[in-house]
Amino acid sequence: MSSTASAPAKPRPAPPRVSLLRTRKEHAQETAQDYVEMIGELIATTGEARVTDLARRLGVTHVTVNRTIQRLRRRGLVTALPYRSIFLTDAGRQLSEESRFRHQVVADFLKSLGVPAAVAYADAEGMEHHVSRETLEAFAKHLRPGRDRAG
Amino acid sequence: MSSTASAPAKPRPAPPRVSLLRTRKEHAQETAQDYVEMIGELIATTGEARVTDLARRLGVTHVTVNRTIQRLRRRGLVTALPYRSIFLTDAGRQLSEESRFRHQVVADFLKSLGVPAAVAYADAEGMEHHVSRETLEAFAKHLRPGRDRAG
DNA sequence: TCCATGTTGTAGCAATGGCTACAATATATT
DNA sequence: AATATATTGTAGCCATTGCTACAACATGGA
Repeated sequence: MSSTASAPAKPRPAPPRVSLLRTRKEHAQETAQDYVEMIGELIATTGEARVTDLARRLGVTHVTVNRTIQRLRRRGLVTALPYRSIFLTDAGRQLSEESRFRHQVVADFLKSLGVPAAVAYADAEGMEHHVSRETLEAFAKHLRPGRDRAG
Repeated sequence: MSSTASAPAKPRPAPPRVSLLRTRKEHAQETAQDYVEMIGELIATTGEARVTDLARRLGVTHVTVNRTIQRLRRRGLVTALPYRSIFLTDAGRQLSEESRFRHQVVADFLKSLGVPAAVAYADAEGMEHHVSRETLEAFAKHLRPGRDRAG
């Protein structure tokens, strides 16, 4: 219990730094965000979101997409009927828009630093999930220094 | 539901954007980096890296750490004997230092934007894996702007 | 209508990464 | 030395997320 653990000549420091790694739940949330963001984009762009299109866009097989959609359905983020296209619920649409916003802010910020657009977009895709509110606000402020904050 | 549900003609756009999601291999690489970085830190700080300390730092059980260490061993990043502490191979040490460097640059950059230190460090932990060479260089340049101008 | 083709769904394999429970080993204390 | 405690290892569970192979469905064209 106490930190007087033992070790002959070795101290037992080990300051617990709470989860450097993404937890299970966090990772599931990232996946959900990627999916709903893409679904929203497909609907906005082409009028509908189909399993095959999602698979192409996400770079995975339709099987993986199918299974993930079932999970999102259970989580109340999408509605989907067999052999039909996928729709966002209100919650799904909200998450989709939030993700899209974060993605855009991060990408714009990177571009403002001189990072090429394509690279900025690609990096932002990964980074957006790890950017805290504070950091996102710092990015937004850097983009438009005259304004107060980003909602 | 939506009137545009079934595609009447052939709006099959779907520009393949190659993997928005992290691939399997990429994710394994991130885990490896987190582990070797932490192992390097523990060795530098306390003289050795033990399974239990790693578990505490990473916020997982010793079982998870143990299994991951075996994978890192197979990948040639660490050496480990039963009931003994863990050592980095040359490759592991190199990866550890690279990760630490990236982590530091990202954290310093965020701090330079006014993000509180603790938040900067936490965000950097997740972001470092998604920062391309170009973006990292943009961060570094932002940190020391006079470097390439004076010649 | 029937068939070809494309799309979607299902079955089942593998690897990762989390866990609990328990066994084995190492170390410290008595 | 014996024992108590801490550390490490093993067995086996579950969920996620990738895959291939195959089955079922939908739709357009002959």
